[in-house]
Amino acid sequence: MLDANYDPKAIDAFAQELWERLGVHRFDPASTAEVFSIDTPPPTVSGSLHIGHVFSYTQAECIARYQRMRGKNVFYPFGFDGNGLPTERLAEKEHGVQGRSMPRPDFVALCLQTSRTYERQFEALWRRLGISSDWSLAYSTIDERCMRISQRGFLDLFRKGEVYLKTSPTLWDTETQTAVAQAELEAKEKRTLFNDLRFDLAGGGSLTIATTRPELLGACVAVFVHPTDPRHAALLGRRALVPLYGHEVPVLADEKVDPAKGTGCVMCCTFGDKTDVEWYQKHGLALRQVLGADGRMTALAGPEEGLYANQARKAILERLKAAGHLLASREIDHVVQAYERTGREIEFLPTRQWFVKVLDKKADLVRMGEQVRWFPEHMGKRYRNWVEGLEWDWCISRQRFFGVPFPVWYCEGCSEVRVAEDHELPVDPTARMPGTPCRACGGSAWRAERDVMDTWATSSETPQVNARWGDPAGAPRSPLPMTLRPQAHDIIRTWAFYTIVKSWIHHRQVPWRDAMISGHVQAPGKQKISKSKGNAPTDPNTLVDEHGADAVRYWALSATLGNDYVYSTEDLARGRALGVKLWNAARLARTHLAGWAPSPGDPAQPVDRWMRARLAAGVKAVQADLDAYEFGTAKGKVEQLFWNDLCDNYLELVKGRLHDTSPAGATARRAAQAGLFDALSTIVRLLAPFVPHVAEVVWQALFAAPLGCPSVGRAPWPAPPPAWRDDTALAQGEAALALLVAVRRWRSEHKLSPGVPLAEAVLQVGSAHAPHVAAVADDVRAALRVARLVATPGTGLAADAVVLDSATQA
RNA sequence: GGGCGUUUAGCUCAGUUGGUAGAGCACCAGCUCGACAAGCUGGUGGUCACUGGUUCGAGUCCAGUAACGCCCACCA
Repeated sequence: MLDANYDPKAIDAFAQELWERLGVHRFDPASTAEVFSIDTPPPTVSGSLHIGHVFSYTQAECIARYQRMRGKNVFYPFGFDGNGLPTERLAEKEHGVQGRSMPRPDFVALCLQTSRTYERQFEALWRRLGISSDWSLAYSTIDERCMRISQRGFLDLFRKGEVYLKTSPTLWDTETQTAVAQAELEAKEKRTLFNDLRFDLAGGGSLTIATTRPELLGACVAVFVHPTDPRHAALLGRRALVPLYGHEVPVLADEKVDPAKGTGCVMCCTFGDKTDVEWYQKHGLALRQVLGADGRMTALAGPEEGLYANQARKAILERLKAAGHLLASREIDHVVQAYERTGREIEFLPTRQWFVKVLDKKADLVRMGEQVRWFPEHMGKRYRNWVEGLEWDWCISRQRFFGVPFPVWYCEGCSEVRVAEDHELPVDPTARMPGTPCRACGGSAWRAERDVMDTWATSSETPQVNARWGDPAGAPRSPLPMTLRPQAHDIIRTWAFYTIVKSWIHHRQVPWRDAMISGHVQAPGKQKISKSKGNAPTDPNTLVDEHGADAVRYWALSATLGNDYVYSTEDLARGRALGVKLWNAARLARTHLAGWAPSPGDPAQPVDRWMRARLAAGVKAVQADLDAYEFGTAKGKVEQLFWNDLCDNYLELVKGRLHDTSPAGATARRAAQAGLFDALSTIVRLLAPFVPHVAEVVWQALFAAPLGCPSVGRAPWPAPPPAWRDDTALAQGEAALALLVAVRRWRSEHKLSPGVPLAEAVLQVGSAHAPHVAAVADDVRAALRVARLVATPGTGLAADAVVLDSATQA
């Protein structure tokens, strides 16, 4: 293959076919080697494969390749998150249907079909990029195994009393008409009217409240003032009449009122915001619901019944104005909570939901977070920050269709909760009813739970899915805790957090030892990538088409873990150039290694020892970086070792010997061949985690047979023998380079081609280099094409300086 | 308002325990020499955001300031 020109398409295809054929990336359940398991993020099957996926998956993948070469038994599954609302919305969009208005089994089937289609596209791209997953371990969060484990997780929570059913005001999205969790909220800036409304008091007088949500007036159940606000002290104990609606509400005091905001009087509605919910519970207030689950006003709202909240707002302001209760209106910008999936403002509706207890275990969860090793370290603080800011238990029920069902029925007679038995899982409770009567009342009529679980309730069990928790023995599985969780920082509050919650409740331990947190991709100019701005880079498939998998990987691996990184075509070009360079170096090596076999008898020359010393130091440094998940700096060090040390310097220095086929030069030539073999066979392995395709082809051409290792993907990570470490050789090599630079500079200044031979170069060398010149002189002369090299220790020169006095053209 | 991060060459980014600042790209000059012009050689270019402090010595440690970014809080 090396005879052809560098062709990424051919190289990618060759390497990928080989890996597949040899099963290089297989996890071996029978092996006794240490397991390195990776809790791969299952990407949401939402229809778009973008550069951000490529970025963070490649970063984790490079670690998988490295650990495999280190001899670990790498458990690297792939997962897809087909579950949940994103798939529902995609299916609705693609097929022009409404999940709510079609038979549920039909809609679920459509969702499954949709997610399968996209899963195949995802898998094809990951394979093209050389992602070394063991595809036989793949799962989808909606497949039978995940459903079973997800339901098993629920049963475990239920039996441990960690999950409860409660009817209470809940975060609610009116568009998808489901409860949502705190983690799914996002802040949204909004311009709105801040209105002063006059409330008359029973027995005379009035007070003024300020509100942005006048449409909730019908839901007003109290007016609050601050307990120490002297302006309103006289109001306490009085009763106010709600304008337009006429019902009386108490005037109460609470510390949470901000006297400086609005008029210092605030109405409490059920429910306008989180504070209303708190006051409702704390002060035992009445419930008056004017907003329905679909976002329309209820009959209690009066004339606005049937209108959406924003329409009702305008209408009621007109009525208030006409009635003389609207004293003032002014525009303000404020921030509201919205549901991240729809962008719609969140409402608080009293509904019946399943909750997982998290508020009672903040301290434990913080402790779990401290036991995980976060890379970079500061990501652990973001986790802690989120845990400490929790305000709601985790609502896991969704009033949707496509998801893991709750394994739950309710007794029609007494509302007793009946959960499924372990052996029944996975179960769709709507498909069949329990066969035994209710333990509480003896009734035998059951009602199935129709809600499905939050998608995170399933994806938080990925370590258990990978471990096949509770499943019968047989299939390959990873131990718990897993070794590594790679993910991006935006889902620390969801995926990482929920996974830790589950692991703590199920096993009282962390889900993984390490968490590797990647940053985001930015568009050129450090812009946030957004579809609306149209600044998203090219589709990843096109990038692979145009530049090859290794070039795309090279770009992703040029970042620093945890930092955002700008998408850059320069990196892609550089990645491709690296492939070309390796290709050409391999061709050169092939020429000079033809017919050569290792024979320990040939004494290495100083320059050979220098190369090996550089390799020894390089391997150690690269290893340290990769052990800490610092792929970017690791890659930089490998590149330097390859491009500068090997190609620019070592190869140039030994070319003279390599070309000398005379009997007199045979020993020196063989020493150079050995050096070249050691250097390239080491470096190609160091490059393999980063640019695996070209590395594999070079390995096949030069090293697979002599080293008895059929794929670079399973080649042992280089372990330079202690003898390679050689400080003297390092100093000698530096002296050689200093001489090279001095003469090259002279040539450049005299505009002479490096090919033009020189008769003589007279050099003054510093005292650090002086002792080493003789040792390297032959190689330096050959590399520089200088017939005679005269180097004398100069007086007053800096320790490592070299100065060229004169050189003569031959 | 709280937390975290970033700020180093024109651009994108490295700089491990404090010891005279680095890479790639771009730019300038030169080079087709026996792997490679997607290359090679040489070179230009930086008060390391700012202000103080510790130290013989600070890009690096400490305190503060500013700009930018992310997360959280903020619905009266």
